[in-house]
Amino acid sequence: MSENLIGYIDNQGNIIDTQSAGQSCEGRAIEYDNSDEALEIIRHSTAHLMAQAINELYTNAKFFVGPVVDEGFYYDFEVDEKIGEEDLKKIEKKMKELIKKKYKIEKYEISKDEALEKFANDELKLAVLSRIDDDKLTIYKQGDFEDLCRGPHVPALRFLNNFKLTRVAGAYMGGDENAKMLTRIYGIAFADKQSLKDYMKMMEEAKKRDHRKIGSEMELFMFNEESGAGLPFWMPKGAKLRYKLENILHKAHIKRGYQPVRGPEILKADMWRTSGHYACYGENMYLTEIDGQEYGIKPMNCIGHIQIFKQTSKSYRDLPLRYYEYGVVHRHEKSGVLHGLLRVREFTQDDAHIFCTPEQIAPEVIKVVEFVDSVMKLFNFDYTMEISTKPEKAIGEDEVWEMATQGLKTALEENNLQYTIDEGGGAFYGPKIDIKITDAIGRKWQCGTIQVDFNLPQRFEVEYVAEDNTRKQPVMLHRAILGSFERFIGILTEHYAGEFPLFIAPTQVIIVPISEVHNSYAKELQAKLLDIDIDTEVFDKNESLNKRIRTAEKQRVPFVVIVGDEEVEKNSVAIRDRRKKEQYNLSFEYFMVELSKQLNEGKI
RNA sequence: GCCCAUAUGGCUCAGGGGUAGAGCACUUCCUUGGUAAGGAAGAGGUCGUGAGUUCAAGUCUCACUAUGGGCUCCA
Repeated sequence: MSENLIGYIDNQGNIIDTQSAGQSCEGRAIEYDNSDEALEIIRHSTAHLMAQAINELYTNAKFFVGPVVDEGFYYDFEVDEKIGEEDLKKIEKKMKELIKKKYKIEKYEISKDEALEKFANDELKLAVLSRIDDDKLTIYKQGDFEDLCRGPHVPALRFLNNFKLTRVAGAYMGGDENAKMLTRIYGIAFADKQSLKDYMKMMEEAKKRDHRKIGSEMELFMFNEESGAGLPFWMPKGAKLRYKLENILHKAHIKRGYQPVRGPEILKADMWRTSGHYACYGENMYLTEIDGQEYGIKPMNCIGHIQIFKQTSKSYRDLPLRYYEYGVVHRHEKSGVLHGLLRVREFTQDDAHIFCTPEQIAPEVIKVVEFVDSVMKLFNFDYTMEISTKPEKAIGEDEVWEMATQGLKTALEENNLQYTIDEGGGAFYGPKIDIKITDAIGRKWQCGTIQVDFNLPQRFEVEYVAEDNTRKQPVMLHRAILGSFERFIGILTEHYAGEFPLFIAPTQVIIVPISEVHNSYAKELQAKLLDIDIDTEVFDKNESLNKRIRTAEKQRVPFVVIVGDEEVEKNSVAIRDRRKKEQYNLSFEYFMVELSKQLNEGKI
């Protein structure tokens, strides 16, 4: 047996650890390295080692589950003491001590009855046992510490040297909000020290991209304690960025046959009763009273669009009818989930509702998917798609749900688009396709969405006149491409680390005059650039040239141009180009051509 | 909402029971400079809010507010 053997993969792809394999095992060997399989074993064992350390350090420690997850591992447990960030070091130290004791990790089998008896005083383990059907259970033992576990584990503690406990958190037992809260510690482990170092470095780099940090550095947006949580303010730079994005999207919508509309921010509660929002989404709504009548601030824009559709009679010739709105919505998100711009209580959706016939669903869904793709490509985003099915709180017949869900799947499958399924994750009125983008530190956020809805048209008696002169009900597709400007700009900020492409950059050019006598030339250029929709700043403060160049370079703008005697004379500019990372001179005329070219890259 | 942590000038942070500190930013003056920090002076904080302990509270206690990390991934 090799020194570095920590397990096998059998022909079904299962990982078998050395304890389970015994003397003889066919199957591919898993060596101690950073392969996915090896890391799974290493991290799982590190979670156990952590549990052993916690068990020695704290009184009455009881353990729930300690799985390997996408990024490392965690263990959920309960102790009498409070555990904070500071305690992680203490636990890490204990873990290192335990490794030195060179325990073997051994495995033995017991029956479920034996297990129930063994863990009779441990309610957490009993909870774990209650979720297991098998009668044959296994225990892993290292030193005095034993834990119910199905493995796999490394054969000895010496394989667990490179780990780091990353955070403490509370976690509901089994993820159930009604269950009790346990303490969870997350950690990460690798096969070698350098990989761990690299990982920690990467996390640090990611933090530098955090949109909240860059957002305040660049003065894009802010929050204000006195005004309330989750309510973003857009500062001038951020507002500029945002309106540029809005303008790009406006044109893209018009080009694709959408028409702008706008509904009120607040509607009578009865309207929300009819829609089902009051019953299914009421917890997230802000309600108020006007002249003795109850009103609800809109959490979605669909109801407004339905009223507009119904205002004039519609024919089948009008379908598919596409209404879009940058709709401001308010939602009462739980205080604990608010997160910078990525989860707020007031935000603007790039929302649209497509009224169409059932036959038009598939082609319309495809069109939206293509729209999404062109926006994602514009910003070089990787994204994933997920189909969400009927949730617990929902309106409408199962049959209708089934049909709509199938429609979405077919549309994606016919175009060979990959997707995953989120059972029960749909909106209350229909199934949906969600488009998810990953943030700087690997968290996935829902951005765009496409939802099929047979229910609201029925509830609001939405109709059109069909070819045969009968009245029929259209289907509604709810869709958003960015999702919300807030979240999208948050992710965009992390994606570009604040160095936005020229077509949305808040300030696109900074002009640095060499001395005071060149200020008028700089202002002249500024005016001409504004004529072609380029936002500029002139850095003409009473500071040294070097200082002003340095400050300009730190602003994350696409171009810094320097102008002095030579430029004034030749009507040119000396350019520091962020994209090319070099300096060169251009005639001002040609510079404007180049800028227009880069502005055009934003067209979709 | 729940668990843990954090809260000091616009920003980043130091201080840790005895009457507030630094750097950057800001203001004024000198300097008018050809490619990443020229110099000098100055202004700015009831240390998140409210209670409590104490002769004395940014500093200790509690509550609230806000912020941060989590709360699907099944021995």
